[in-house]
Amino acid sequence: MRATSPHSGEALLFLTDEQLRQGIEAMFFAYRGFTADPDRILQDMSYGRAHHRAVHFINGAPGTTVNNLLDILGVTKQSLNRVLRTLIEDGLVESRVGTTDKRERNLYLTDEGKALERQLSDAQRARMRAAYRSAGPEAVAGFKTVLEAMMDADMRRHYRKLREGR
Amino acid sequence: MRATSPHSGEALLFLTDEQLRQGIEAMFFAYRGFTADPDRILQDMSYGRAHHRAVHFINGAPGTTVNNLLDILGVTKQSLNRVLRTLIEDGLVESRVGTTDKRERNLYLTDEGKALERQLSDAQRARMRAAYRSAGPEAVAGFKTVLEAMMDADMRRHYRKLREGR
DNA sequence: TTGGAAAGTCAACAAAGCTGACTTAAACTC
DNA sequence: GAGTTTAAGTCAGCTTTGTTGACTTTCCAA
Repeated sequence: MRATSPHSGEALLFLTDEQLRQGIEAMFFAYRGFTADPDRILQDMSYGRAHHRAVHFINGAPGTTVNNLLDILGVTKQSLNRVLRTLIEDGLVESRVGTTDKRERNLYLTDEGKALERQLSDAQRARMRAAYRSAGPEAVAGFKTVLEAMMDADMRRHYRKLREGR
Repeated sequence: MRATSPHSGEALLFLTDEQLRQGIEAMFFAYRGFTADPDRILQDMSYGRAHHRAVHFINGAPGTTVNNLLDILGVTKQSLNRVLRTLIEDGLVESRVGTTDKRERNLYLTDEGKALERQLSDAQRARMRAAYRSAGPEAVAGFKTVLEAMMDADMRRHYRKLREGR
């Protein structure tokens, strides 16, 4: 039995179950590569992937609030708080009381925080750059199109917003 | 200052740090979507994402050994063993002593295991299919090209081997 | 035939998620 | 101005999934 409907022609060959399965496995293996380099750097320090994510998004949107970060990262307050607390204690992140709304905390990377972010993102970008270069611009465009279509609507909103903000 | 080397023309615009950063964030947000549906199904049962991965790859390569699975999943023996033990106890996976080498265990999904695999992969494929359909075949080709280039060499080997085996 | 290597298992621990209940302070609303 | 809502942060306790190290069984080769 064919995976797609019986009348689907050659034009939809890329939608067969086998093709989809390949895509699933590609995502799995590629994500491992994607995180491998920063993970390696982090394992010597007392930080993990969660710290990387926090540092990444604070760097990309300096002054962001805790609530906004929670929304982007999709974790619970306690989970983020544990990570944020260590980063603040270690002087990588600065938390300033909001100017307009004093309940909020605006988060910034310190110089030390920026140095770590740079180290991690350099490693991650190097792999990304190599992949992009070997695949070529058209493949990269397709790559982004499919990834964007794969996101939940909420995440797509965040993704686009971050893109605009720069 | 330009991100790439000064003499890189328009043809390499897709290699700027900003473009790479977008790709990094796209991977992050998309991976969340990618795992969201199976995760939702699993949270009601007493299983997690690790069980899904084991079931997925046993299904794709019936009779595989524990060692091979360790290599594919990239986790430690104990991490896999815990997962495998519950799956075997619950009758989703069968572990048969190897015929040629009795140190090995060959792993198979039982009918019940196959049913769970089907349920999870149906959900994951549905999202994948929607993303593929909206992006179109050329984008899908580019998507796979970039993902494959992003893998570690070891993982790319596994990826291709699994593809051949079917 | 024995001694090392390989496959698998077990115990104990660490990182990073989660829930739920609670406090504090500021902002909003009526 | 009193009462409610919101943002942030804390505490306690749990789950999943990763880790290392020690152990048994089996195989193979010197």
